[in-house]
Amino acid sequence: MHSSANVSERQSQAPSLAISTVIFALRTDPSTGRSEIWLPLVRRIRQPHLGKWALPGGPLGARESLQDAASRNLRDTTALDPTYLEQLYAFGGLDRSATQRLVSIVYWALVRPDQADLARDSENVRWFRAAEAVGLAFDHDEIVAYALERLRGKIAYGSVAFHFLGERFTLAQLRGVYEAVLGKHLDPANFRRQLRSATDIAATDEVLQGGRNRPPRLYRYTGPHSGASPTDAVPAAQAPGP
Amino acid sequence: MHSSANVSERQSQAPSLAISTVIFALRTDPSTGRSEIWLPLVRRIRQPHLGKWALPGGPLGARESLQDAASRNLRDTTALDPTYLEQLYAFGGLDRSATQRLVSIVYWALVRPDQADLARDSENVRWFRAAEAVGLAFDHDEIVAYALERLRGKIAYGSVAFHFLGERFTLAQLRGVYEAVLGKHLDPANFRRQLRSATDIAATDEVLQGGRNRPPRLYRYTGPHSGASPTDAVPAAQAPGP
DNA sequence: TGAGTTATAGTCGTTATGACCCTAACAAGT
DNA sequence: ACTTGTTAGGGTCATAACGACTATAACTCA
Repeated sequence: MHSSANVSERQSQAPSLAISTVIFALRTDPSTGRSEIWLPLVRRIRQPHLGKWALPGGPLGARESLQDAASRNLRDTTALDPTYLEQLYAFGGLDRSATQRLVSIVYWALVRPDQADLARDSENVRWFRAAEAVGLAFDHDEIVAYALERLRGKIAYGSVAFHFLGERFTLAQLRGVYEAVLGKHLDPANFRRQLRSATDIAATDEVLQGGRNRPPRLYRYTGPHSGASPTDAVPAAQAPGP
Repeated sequence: MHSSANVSERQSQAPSLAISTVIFALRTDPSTGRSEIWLPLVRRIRQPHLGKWALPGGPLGARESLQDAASRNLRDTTALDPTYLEQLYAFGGLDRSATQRLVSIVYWALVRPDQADLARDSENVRWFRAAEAVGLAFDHDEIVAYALERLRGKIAYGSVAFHFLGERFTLAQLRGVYEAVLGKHLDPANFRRQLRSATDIAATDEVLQGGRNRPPRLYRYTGPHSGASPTDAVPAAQAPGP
């Protein structure tokens, strides 16, 4: 491992390592009332791909874990803390960047809508609908597409959906998350039946007032609130050793 | 990204990047006739952890993709080509190695038993039962445990199991794979019913002669034979760009 | 010839799932 | 005050999947 290469050789041989993060949040379309998936992108202020939009990211600090670096991406970009953060994939193709050999370990995060509303666009940070995030720098189009695919796969039977919502939520809101992610209509009655039986949610004694219809009951998520869902068994945080 | 750090700073800051591979193969216990999961380990010939057993691995070459590096691990260790190769996880904890900051992108591979029988132990390469692969160097115990967990999760409804077997196989052999991975007994009749309906296997007109019971029919896998199963949608091979 | 073992087919009760219906509870308009 | 529209939340029914189990077929070995 510690080969006998000298400094200049290692300089040219060793691929650069960076951490990027796909940050998903839910926003409600004011006109239709439907939930949609959004994500923040940052404008490239250097070559290559100057001016294009790209995923938040940067080099890995010497004294931070992979997950910490991803959290830092999130804070730097949106000033938010994630409710869900998990490793997505390591991308290391030879031609990812024209200027250097670059390996990116990509994380994906979910943030709550109440937090996401606080995050404002700036000149170099802008939120996009996930479906409209195309034409990005590097291979980020493919990374976003893969992150969406993984999100769809995870929501099916994980506890991921709750991390899109606040602490208390109605079943209609939760169903909106599923519909936004899966892209199809779900029967309200069947949806209710499934959730009431399987997953770890509990009804509170409160209802949501102020709507123009029958006030829906508020529910609360009682399962693990950590980064990774229990269904997919990501190693606890960061494991030590090569 | 291209920070203004000079060469010596980058030398000390940039974490080393390595690729490791967990290689699983099936072997049949001669006494019980049951299938078991084995994997090859290599003996460390340097510090740290000199003399301990470790996963095959090494640095990432400047002109090879992540997947190519994993394939190379496999060839160098076992002289085998994988029938299945997929990225497992990137491990990057701060204290993985005492001597340096090391980030390892770990792949996992499946090889067929007919190939695995060819691979012989040498002084520095030895095959272990997966359950007995403990006390390894670095954090490799945890990596193996996680790979097994992922294997269990994938076999449930993927096409992974077939990659443990040769081109033609009996349903009992296939069931043996599932039982070895899941660690529990499966009803032969129900197992048959499930596979006949859902997955992509086809009966051949041959049977396996030579056993001491009724000769079982041979089946053939007709699905995709590539690295990643279609159910989990890993990005096609390697994607370019940071 | 019979005993033992595995292959393979079928049965039956339970459970999950999708499509559909009905009533409750509210706001807004008449 | 009453009607209407809309969503919340409870239920039914047929179908599909699943686990446990039984039965028969096909082979080897003693």
